Parts: sequence; C-alpha cells; structure tokens
Amino acid sequence: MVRMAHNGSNGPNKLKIMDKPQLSESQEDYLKHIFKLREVNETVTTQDLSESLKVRPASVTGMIKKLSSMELIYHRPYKGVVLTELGEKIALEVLRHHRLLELYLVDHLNYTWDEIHDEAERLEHVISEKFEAAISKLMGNPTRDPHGDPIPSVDLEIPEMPDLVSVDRLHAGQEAVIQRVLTQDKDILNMLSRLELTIDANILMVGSDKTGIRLKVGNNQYLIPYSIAKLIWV
Amino acid sequence: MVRMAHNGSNGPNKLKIMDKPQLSESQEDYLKHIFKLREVNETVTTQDLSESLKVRPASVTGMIKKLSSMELIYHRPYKGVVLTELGEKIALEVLRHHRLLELYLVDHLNYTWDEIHDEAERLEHVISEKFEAAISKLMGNPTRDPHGDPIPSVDLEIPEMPDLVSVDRLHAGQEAVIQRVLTQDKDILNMLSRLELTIDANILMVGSDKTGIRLKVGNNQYLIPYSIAKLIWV
DNA sequence: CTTTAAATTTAGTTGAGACTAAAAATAAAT
DNA sequence: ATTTATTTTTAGTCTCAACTAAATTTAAAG
Repeated sequence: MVRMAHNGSNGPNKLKIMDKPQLSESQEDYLKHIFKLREVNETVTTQDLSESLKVRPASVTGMIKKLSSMELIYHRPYKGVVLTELGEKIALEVLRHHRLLELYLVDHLNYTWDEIHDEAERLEHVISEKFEAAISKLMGNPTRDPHGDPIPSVDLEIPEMPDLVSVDRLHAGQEAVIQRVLTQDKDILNMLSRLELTIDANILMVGSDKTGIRLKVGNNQYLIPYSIAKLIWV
Repeated sequence: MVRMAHNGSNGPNKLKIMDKPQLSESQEDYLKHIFKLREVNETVTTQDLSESLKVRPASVTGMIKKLSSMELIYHRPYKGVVLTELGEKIALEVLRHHRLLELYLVDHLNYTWDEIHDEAERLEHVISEKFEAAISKLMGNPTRDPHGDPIPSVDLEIPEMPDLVSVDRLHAGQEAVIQRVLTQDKDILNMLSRLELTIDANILMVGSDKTGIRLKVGNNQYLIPYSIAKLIWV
C-alpha cells in the first residue's frame, strides 16, 4: 500500500509550501517531535527523539540521515538536530492539523478532553487541505486548541501568546483565568475536568504549603500538588 | 511506524467483533474490494483484485495467502476467494466507515459529490469506533450514503434496499426518483450534479433511440448516453 | 488429444522503517 | 592525560507489502 498525495485541488497559484516532498507518517512525526522538543529543550538530541517517539536510538539515527538528505533538518553528528525552514513548515502543518482536529472533535463531535489526543494523532496525517480548510472555517479560524495551545495559521505562523505563568506562582488572594494546560495525560486531564479546572475557568489562589497549593474554583476548594499545578498556566 | 489499535474505550461487554485481529490498511482494502466485487461478480479472482486494487497479480496471490492463513477468506487456488464470516464483518465495518464518512463530508463539511470518495478512502482506516458512533449519531443513524449506497448498521447488517432499475429501462412518459448512482468517477459525478441528476431528483423519461435516452429534469431536457444511463438507478 | 493462450502461483528482490549488537565518539572524573 | 560512563553511530537483521521474471495450472481450439 503506497501513500498517495492529497493536497486537494490546489490551483496553480496556491504556493503555500513549494516543492513539498511527500512524507511518510513516520517522517511527519519526527519533524513534529523535533519541533515540540525544540520549544522546550534548546537542543534536540538523538536520545530526546528516541524517548519521545518511543523508538530505539539507532532507528532515530537512521531517520535523521534520511531527513538530513531531504534537507528537512540539519544534523551535527553527536550534537543534535535543527529543523530547516522547510522542515519547520511541515512540522507546523502537522501541528495545525492536530490542533484543529482536537478542537473540532470537542466542538462538533462531543469528545472529552482526554479522548481527543489519540484520535487527532492518527487523523493529522491523512486529512487533506480541503478538510483542514473546512473545519477551520467552520470554527471561525480559531487560534487556540482545547488545551490552550496555539494553532498555527493557514500560512503557518504561530499566533502571539500572552505571557503566562503556572498557577503555583500566584500569590494568595490573586484571581486568574486558566489559559493553558500542558499535558496530554488522560488521567490528569480527566481529573482536572472533574474539578472544572478547564480552559477559561476562573480560579482564586488561596494559599500554598509544602504539600501543594490551595485553589478555589466556584464554591469548591482543592489542594493541588505542585507537580500538577506546574501544568496549569494562567 | 507501527499501527496501533484504536477500538475506543470498549467496555468489557462490548463484543461486536470478537477477537478482531488488527489489520493493516492494505488488508482492510483487500477485504473491502473482495466484498464489493462479490456483489457484482459471483466469483472473485486474483485478476479482479489485481485490477480493482491496481496491484500486480503476484502481489494479490501473496496477500491472499496471508488473509487465508488469518481465516479471513477461503481460497481455492486458480478458482477464487470468498470472505469468511469474520472477513465479511471486517469488510462491512470498513464499508460502514467509508459511507458514513462520505455522508458526513457532504452534510457537515460542504464537500461536493466528487470530492468525498478519496477523502473517505483515507479516513476510513484510521477513525475510531468513537468517531464512527459520533458522526452516525449526529446524522441520525443514516442508512444511505450520498451515492444512494446502503450504509451497514452498527451491528453490520446491510439495510434493505428496494428493488431498483437503471433509468434506461424506463418507458416513455414514465416518471421516477433517482435512488442510486453507481460510479465514483469524478467527471461523471460532476456532470450529473450540474444537470441536477442527483439523489432524490424527479425525472421524466421522454424517449430513447440508439444514441441514448432523453430525460426531462425540472424544465430541462437532456440526452444521456446509455453508458451513463446504466449508472443511474430509480 | 495436443497445442496454445490466459490466468495464477512460485521464487526471489526491493524499500521503508523498525530492531539488536557492537564500534566509535564525546564528556566527565580522576 | 587516561580512564570510564554515556551517547551516538555503524552494520546487519527482520517484517511488510509491493515488485519482476519464470514456472505452473487451467481452459479453449483445433
């Protein structure tokens, strides 16, 4: 079974990504992971990729060679990889698909917070430009997904994000609105959503001690361990 | 890149297909094509599959062996193949995905008749049971797709179809409603939709000669060649 | 029957993208 | 400057699902 291109009915004057090579799902995933690791790590090593892709280091080296030869990444052996401009565009396209899909699943198909990631992970590689455009339009070209993560625009720019801090940095008495939740862990997402600690929720910092922080949400008050508080940004 | 199962959060008492093996997209496609060829052909040969899958006969033989060993088909060498009960269930599941998706793309994402097939072809292999259930429910558990083809039910029964005839069998003066269009050819679908020869359209047979048939649709009258008339069932 | 044409199967190859085991390079610690 | 531990790369293997070329089986025609 050979994967076919499906760029929709791109007219002659639709450039977007010129000479975009047809990539396998694996290759798209490598680029996406490199991009996301880079947001956090400064350098992206073979081992980083091995861990995040759950693939042996030797396999990563193999794929790095291929992506290098395709000029999608730069590789300094034993040092790490960086996306080329084209590589980054492709990574952003995959990310755009993923985040649009996550929002779509929540808004139109009644998915819950914890169900969207896996589904989007599979769909992101197979939807056409037409599909991407259709759901984006339907949702009014949104800029944030259900975790508060920015959705790259059609021309693959990342929308401005306001500066955020994790809730554990609030001081007692301070109010805030949840803007972003940095986890895909189903159990954590489920727990947070049961506590109504979801995007746009209003919270009040009550206080903190070594065990964690105390938050008031609506009429309820909760003790949140630091490990989880660090995932919630306001 | 290894394909993962994604049967949704099947509780312990969801049986549906017991011990359903995890199939590759190729394998699912073979089963689907065997099913569809069988609806038309009486026997399904290596060559039939080679043509419809656009794969060399030798490759078909190879896959036939694998699917046989998995007990998804029976194979009488040099004769042809038949789906086992499990093989048929899987074929129907793929077909259900495909047809639900086609209808969904038309009803909710504004796709046109000619755009839905390719998109559904890719999506059918990756959507979860959850996704299938969600779109089915949203559309009121429909039984016909945009070509008029029956959509297998959740428990994989094919809904009853009324007996139909192709329009070329109508006699002059007879009125009818289009129920089904048996092609995926984009140009033909486009043409038919421009002529408003779409599902549920009312037509009047005016007459016929060796060049084709004359149909009245609304206020317009068209000459339709037999090759195309045979695709339209009422 | 025997020949011939067509369909099918066998055998072996290829390319992706994983894997393991072993070799080599780097970085840190004496 | 060596040794040691860690990371990375090399080399070779495996599986899947395609491929080609050659061999075999079946069916039709003389």
